[in-house]
Amino acid sequence: MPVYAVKDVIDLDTKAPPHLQRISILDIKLTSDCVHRSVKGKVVQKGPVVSCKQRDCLLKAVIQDPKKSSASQHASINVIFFGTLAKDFSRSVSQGDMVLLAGFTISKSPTEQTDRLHPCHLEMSGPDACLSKMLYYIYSIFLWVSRCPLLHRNIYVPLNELKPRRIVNVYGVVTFFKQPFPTKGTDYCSTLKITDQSNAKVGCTIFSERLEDHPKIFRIGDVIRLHRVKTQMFNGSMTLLTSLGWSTVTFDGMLDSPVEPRTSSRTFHFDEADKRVVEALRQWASSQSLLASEPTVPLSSVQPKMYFDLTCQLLAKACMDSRCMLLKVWDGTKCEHPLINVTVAPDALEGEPTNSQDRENLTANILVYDNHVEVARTLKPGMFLRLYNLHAVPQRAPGQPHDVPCHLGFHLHGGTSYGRGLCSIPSDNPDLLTLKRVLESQAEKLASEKEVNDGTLLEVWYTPPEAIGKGLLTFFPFVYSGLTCGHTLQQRSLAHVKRCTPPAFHHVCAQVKSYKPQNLYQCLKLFCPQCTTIKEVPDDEFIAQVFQEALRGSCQPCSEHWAVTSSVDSIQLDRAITMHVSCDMVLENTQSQLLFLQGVTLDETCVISAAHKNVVPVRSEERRMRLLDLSAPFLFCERKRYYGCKQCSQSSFVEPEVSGVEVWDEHNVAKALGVQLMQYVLLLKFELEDETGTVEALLWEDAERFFHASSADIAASQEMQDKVQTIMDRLQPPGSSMAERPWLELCLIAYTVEEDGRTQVCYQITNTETREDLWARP
DNA sequence: GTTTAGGATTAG
Repeated sequence: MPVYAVKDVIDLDTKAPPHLQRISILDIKLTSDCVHRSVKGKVVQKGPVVSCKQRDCLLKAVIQDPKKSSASQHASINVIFFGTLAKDFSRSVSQGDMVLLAGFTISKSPTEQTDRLHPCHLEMSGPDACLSKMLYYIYSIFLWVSRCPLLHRNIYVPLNELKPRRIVNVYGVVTFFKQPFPTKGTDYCSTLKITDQSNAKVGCTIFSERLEDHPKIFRIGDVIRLHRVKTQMFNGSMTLLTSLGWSTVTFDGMLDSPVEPRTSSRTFHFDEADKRVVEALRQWASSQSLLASEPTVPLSSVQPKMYFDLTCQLLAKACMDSRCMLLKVWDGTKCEHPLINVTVAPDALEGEPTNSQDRENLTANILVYDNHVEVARTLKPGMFLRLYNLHAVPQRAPGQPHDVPCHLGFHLHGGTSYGRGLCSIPSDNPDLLTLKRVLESQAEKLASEKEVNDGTLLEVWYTPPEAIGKGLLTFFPFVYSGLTCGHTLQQRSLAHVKRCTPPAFHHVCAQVKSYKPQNLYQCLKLFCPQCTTIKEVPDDEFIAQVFQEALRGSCQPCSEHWAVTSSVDSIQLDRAITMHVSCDMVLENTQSQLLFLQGVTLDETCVISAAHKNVVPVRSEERRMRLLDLSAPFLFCERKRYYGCKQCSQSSFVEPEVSGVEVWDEHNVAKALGVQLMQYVLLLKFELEDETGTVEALLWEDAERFFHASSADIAASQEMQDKVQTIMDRLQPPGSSMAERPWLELCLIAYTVEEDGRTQVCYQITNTETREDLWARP
């Protein structure tokens, strides 16, 4: 589809491929170069699609230079669209739209004398017509359309100047808020109150059926921007209500934190002027002491019967009944009062057992009721949470003597009074800095007290993304050389397997009692074959942060003698987007080129790499090209992402060695860049059972064979992830009793691992494949 | 052109 619609006219400048150079309509001449050029203009005339013999059909339109009045003679130019492009244009574009064209050719206008327009006209042919003539680099898109061609700065109304029944844009500091809650209608509702330098307080009601469109407010003092909201008097006070086309962005309210817009929208506009408004509101809010010094109360200060806000990390959760969910959390501080422990069956608990935290009185058991269960269900162990208006309830077991100190339990009651609710907090939130530091030191303390049989490997399951890069988790090389399995061994009981001295192969027949991680996306890891480091695959939020950091420190386009560089400055984004291609590759087929992109966000990289094979995001350091921090993928290849090992890759960027490479894949890109490629691996831990006992066995090195799928494909494809889930659901049907589960024939290898001078016996499932009939959904 | 909500404790 060569027509690409954007929401805002700004996007015509920011979303266009970086290599396109803008040419003004006035500057167009017959001799102008039209390769890698784009033209922007407003559609002032749009004709019908008419059939023509040579090219099936055509459509004629006139576009006008956005900056020049129609009085200027050559500011308007005829554009002829041919074939499917004519039909697409007719369907997608209206008179008055602003468009950006690329991939056109320039000819002499035969109608110059009669229509008195530009002496040239532009011809646009679809890719089917003249693919060979076109040099489209990243996008195979020719036309960008903006349906809201009003190019004016947004006007923000001070809160004391609001008049009823208007559509307005406002900025404010949040003084009260509720997390979105379901209404009796079709939407969720967010209720908040905001204020600004005028000191007027205005209530806002936000309706949207999409939770992700609601403002991301985490604490009082956050700054919010609302676009296209409706003013309305209610009970004698001014209120704001969402209206058609409304949008919102929020910012942290702390004086020194970076001005990062929080939004689910991919196409919002934010510039220097906005940044200044946010900073002014922060300054004012701090002078008014609108931000309470600490947004939440640590567990160590909680007293019985208190209502308070808590910031914490989720350790584990369990469903109690349809209206109640248990969250086991900690914030690393020790409560003065003993905490109750709610025990549930281990297989009902999602997340790791909290035994070591329980022992130290660090685990808070929170019962979440009624309307809050919906949000609680979406939470994953490892996430950071904030709970609002949590109730510390002293609980005494029936019959317990009164001199026993009471235990504290925590209830998040139903309803939304006083802002009662909960939400997950992105791990880069500035309020989490202290919490993370405390948790880290507590985790170290607990780990040092841990016993051998606690299973060191399990530490990797729920490592939050930010732990990556600090403490890398390492597997020790396995010792089982010189053994082979020809599947001729006699089947043995699990008790027999446990009695044998490793290394040894065994054939067993067993059922799956449980497996970890229960969330299969967590079983994908990154593995360095060089140093055997294993780490989590970071989430998008974390990767986007790495890109943002690179943007902050990387203003000058880098200049490398080996690369051809083209750059576009975006005033709106306040940055330049730059593309580099190796001189040796510039004339090659664009699909096989290695493309270096600088000044792009993660989202932009994803859009570009969707249509391009090898995209390497880079930054500049004193005009020299550098890779981004290797916590982020170093290579984007269509939907696949590849990571490098921080320990084993060259620390400084080298000129890529491109000669002699026929086809670029992740292996030779990594090699050319001096990066040690990390492999995607699958890592699962099974608890196997037969009549004689249980054995914990890893599925790792032969996991791809087991699932008949490559880890890299699983990482890039939802379909493949579903396939793995299907197989697991067949091996251990959800909610099934042991009697209902299938028996599996497995080959196990027993081996020893040396760790801290201690020898541990481990088991791995090997040489085993699932049958093809397990792949399809039952 | 807009039903919902329009702050103001659950009661486990």
